[in-house]
Amino acid sequence: MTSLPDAPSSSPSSSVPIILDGWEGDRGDRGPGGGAGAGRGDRPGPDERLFAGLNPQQREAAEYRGPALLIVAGAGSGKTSVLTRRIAGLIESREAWPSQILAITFTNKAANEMRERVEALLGGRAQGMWISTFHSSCVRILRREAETIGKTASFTIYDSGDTRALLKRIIKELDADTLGFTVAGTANRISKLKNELTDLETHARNANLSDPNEVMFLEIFRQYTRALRRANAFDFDDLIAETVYLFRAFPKVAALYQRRFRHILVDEYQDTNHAQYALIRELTMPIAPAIADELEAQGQHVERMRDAVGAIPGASLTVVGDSDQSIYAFRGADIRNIVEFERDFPGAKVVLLEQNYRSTQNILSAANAVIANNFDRKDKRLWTAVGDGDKIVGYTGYSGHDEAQFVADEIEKLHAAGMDYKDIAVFYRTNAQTRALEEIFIRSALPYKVMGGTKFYERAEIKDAMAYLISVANPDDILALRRILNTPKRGIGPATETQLASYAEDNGISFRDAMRDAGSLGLGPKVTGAILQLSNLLDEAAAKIDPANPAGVSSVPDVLTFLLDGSGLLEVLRNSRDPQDEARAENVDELVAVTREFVRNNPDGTLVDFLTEVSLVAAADEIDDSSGAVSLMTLHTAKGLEYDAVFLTGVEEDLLPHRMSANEPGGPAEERRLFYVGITRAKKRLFLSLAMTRAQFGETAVAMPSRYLQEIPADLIDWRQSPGAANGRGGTQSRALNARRPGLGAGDSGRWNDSFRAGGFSKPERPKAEWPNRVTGQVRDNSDLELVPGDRIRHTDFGEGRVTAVTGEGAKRVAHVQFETVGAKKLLIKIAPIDKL
DNA sequence: CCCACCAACTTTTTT
DNA sequence: AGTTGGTGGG
Repeated sequence: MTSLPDAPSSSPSSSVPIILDGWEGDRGDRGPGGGAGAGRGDRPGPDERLFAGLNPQQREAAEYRGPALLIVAGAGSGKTSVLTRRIAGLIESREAWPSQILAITFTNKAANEMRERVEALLGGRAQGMWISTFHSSCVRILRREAETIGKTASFTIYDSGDTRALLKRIIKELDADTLGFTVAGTANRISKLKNELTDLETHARNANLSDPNEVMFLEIFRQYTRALRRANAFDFDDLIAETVYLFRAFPKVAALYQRRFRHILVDEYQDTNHAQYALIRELTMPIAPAIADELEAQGQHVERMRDAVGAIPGASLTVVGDSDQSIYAFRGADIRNIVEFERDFPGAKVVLLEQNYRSTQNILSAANAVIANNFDRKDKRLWTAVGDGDKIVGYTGYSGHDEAQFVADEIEKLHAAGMDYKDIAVFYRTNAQTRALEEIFIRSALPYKVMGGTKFYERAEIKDAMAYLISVANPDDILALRRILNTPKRGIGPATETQLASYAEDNGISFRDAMRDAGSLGLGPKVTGAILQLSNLLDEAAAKIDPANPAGVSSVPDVLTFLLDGSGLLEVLRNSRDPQDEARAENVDELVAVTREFVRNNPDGTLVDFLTEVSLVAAADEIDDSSGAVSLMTLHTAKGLEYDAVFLTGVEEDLLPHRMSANEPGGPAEERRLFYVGITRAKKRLFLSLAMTRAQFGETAVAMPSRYLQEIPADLIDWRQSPGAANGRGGTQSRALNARRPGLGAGDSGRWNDSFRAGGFSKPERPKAEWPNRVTGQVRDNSDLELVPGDRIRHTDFGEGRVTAVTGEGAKRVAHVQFETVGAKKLLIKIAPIDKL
C-alpha cells in the first residue's frame, strides 16, 4: 500500500465512480502535451520502475505512441498490466492529465480493479480519470446533457426486466400475441435495432408496409419508444445509442468530450457492438476548426491543442481484445470491429501478446487444440514458461447430482491440500444448472457463492422498494408508479389504475398529477384516501431530497426508511404468515444496508447516483475476493477472471454447445469460444465434467458428451470415469463419445472412443444404483439431532460412518464424518439425510 | 378487489 | 420442479 501524505487514500475505490462530478482536475490546454500528436522527444526518459517486469511485446504495447494501437492479447497474457502501465506512463511522463484519460472496461469490477492498479502505480494521482463501463460513461454524459435531448437529469434506466414489463403491456393492449409476437422476441428485435443504431424512423422508412407483421412490430416499437420518452426513461441500449445520436446531432456537445478525452482505451474490444464502435468513432474524431473556434470563444482552453489549420486532432485510441474470446455476438457484438481495426484506423499499430502467465502448459494445449477448430481465425498459439502441470481431470456422472457430488468431493480434496475456497470456481453454461450444484454443496457444507443468476436487485420485494425510490426521483416514471400503486395492498386495483390513467390522458396531465388530484375522480372514499395518502408520502419524500429544502437534504437511507415506514411495505412482510416473507423482509433490510454502504462510499452521492449504480451492476461486479467461498457462475460471467482451480461442468451436447445455438449462424463457433474462455480461466487445475442424464423441466433426459471434448488431445485428460465407460444404466444408449450425433461421420469417431478407453479410467467408485436423482424431494430437519465425535451414523447415499468432529453453530452445525466406503465428508447436520445408529 | 386453485411454461448467455 | 398467470367464487 502506498501512502502519500497528500493522497486522500480513503477514496472509495471499491464503489462505482458515478458521481456527477464537474470537470475537476481538468486543466485544459495548460495540460502537458496535446495527446495523440505529442512526440516522444519532450517526454522524460522512460520510467524503468513502471515498466519493470514486462516482456518486450508488453513493453512495446505500453510505450507505443500514435493515433491508434491494437493490442491482440491472448488469454492470460497480462493485458491489464499493460493497460495500467500505459495509463500510468502517460501521466508520469506528463503527456496527459488524468482527466484526459477515458478507459472503458466490460464490467464495473474490472473498472475498479484497473483504477486501483493505476492509483497504486501513480501513488493516488488518478482523480478525474474516467475508468468505467460503456454504460456508466454514457449515463454520465447523458445526465450532464439531458436537457439538450429533452430529458431531465433524473431519468430512469430501464433494465431488461422493466423493458419486458413494458412490452408485455403494449403487446397485450395491441393484441399482438395473436400475430405471434412474444415479449422476449420483440425485446430482442428492438435491442438489435438499437445496437445497430437503427432508430424508429429509419426502420419505418425501410419497412415493408404490406406485411401486417411488420406493421404491427412498428406499432409496438412506436408505442414502446413513446412510453420511454413519456416516462423520462432510457433502456440499456438507449444509453449507448442516444449518446451517439447526441454527439451526431450536436457537434458542439461532442466537441466538449472530444477535447477532453485525449487518450481513449477500450478493453474487451472484441465484444463491442456497432453502437459502441460508433461511440468510440465519435469520441476520437478531430474537431473542425470552426467548432474549435467556438470552444475557444466559450472560454475553453484549446489553442495549444490546435494544429496548423486550426483543427484539434482526434484522440489517441488504444483497444485491447482477443477475437477468440468473443462470446457476445448474441448481444450484437461484432467481431469485425476488432478484425477490421487496421482498416478502420489506417496507420494503426498492432502488437501481439502470446505469452501466457496464467495457466500450465497442459491447460493451454487443451485450449489451443479446441480453438484451432474455429477456421476463420488468425492463428495464435499461447505458450507458457511454467511447465506442464497436472493433467486435466475428467469425470462423467450418472446424473447432474452425481456430477455435483464429484465437484464437491474434489473441491474438498483441494481444500484439504491447502487451496483456498476463494481460489476455486465452478462454471456452467446455463443458470438452471446451479440447482443440483447448490443442493449438493449445501449438504456438503461447502461454502459457495452464486454470481449473477437471480440477482438481488431482481427480487420482487427489492424492485418494489426501488420503485418507491424511483417514483420520488423521477415522477414521470409510470412503470415505477404503477408498481407501487397497490404494493403493499391498499385496495387500488387495475380498474382504478385505468381510471387514473385516462383521467391523466383526458386532462393532459401526468399520471402523478392525476394521483394528486384523485379527489376529483369520483372514486370511492376509501380508494381516494389510499391514493392521496400514497401521493402525499411521495411528495414528502421528494421534499426531503429537494436541494432547495431549507432543512437540508436527507440521505438515501433516510429517504428509503421514510418510504418503507410510510408505505408499510416492510411491516406487511414482517406480519405475513407466508414463511417466505420473512426472507423478503430481510432482503429489504439488506437494501437499507446497501444504501448505508453507498452513502459511506459516496458521501455526496444523491438518490439519482444510487439508482444509477444499482441499474448498472453486473453479475461479475458482485464478486467479493475476500469471501472464503467457492464461486459459481456462468461461462459468460467468467470472462476476464482467473482461478487456481476451475470446474467446467455440463460439457454435454445441447448444453455446451447449447441447443439454442444450433440454428444461429456462427453459433457452434461461438459456443466453442465459450468453452475456450472457460478452459483458459484455470491457472493450475482444470476439471471437466458431464452427466449421463440431466433433469430439465422436471423430466430426466439423456445427455451426450459434448463434441468439444473430442477436440482435446486424449493424453491431456485423466478420466476418472470416462463417457465411454460410464454406460449401462438403461442400456439403450451408448455413452461413448462416438454415439450417434448429427453432423459427425461415423468413420472417424471410433478412434475417439478408443482413445477414451485407452486413456484409462477407474471403475465407478460407488454402486450406481444408489445415485439416480435421489437428492431432491427430501425435506428433512435434523436441527434436534445431537452428534458428538465418535457417534456412528448412517447416510442414505454414503452408508455408515463415524463422526470425527462437529463444528459450527445452530442451523449451520457441520458434522465431519469418516465413511467406510466413500471416505471423509462434511455434512450440514440440519439437512443431511442421516440417522444416528 | 382479493384470494385460492389450476394450467402452462420454463432454460442461453447479459450490459 | 417450480413459478407465473389466468380464472372463478367470495
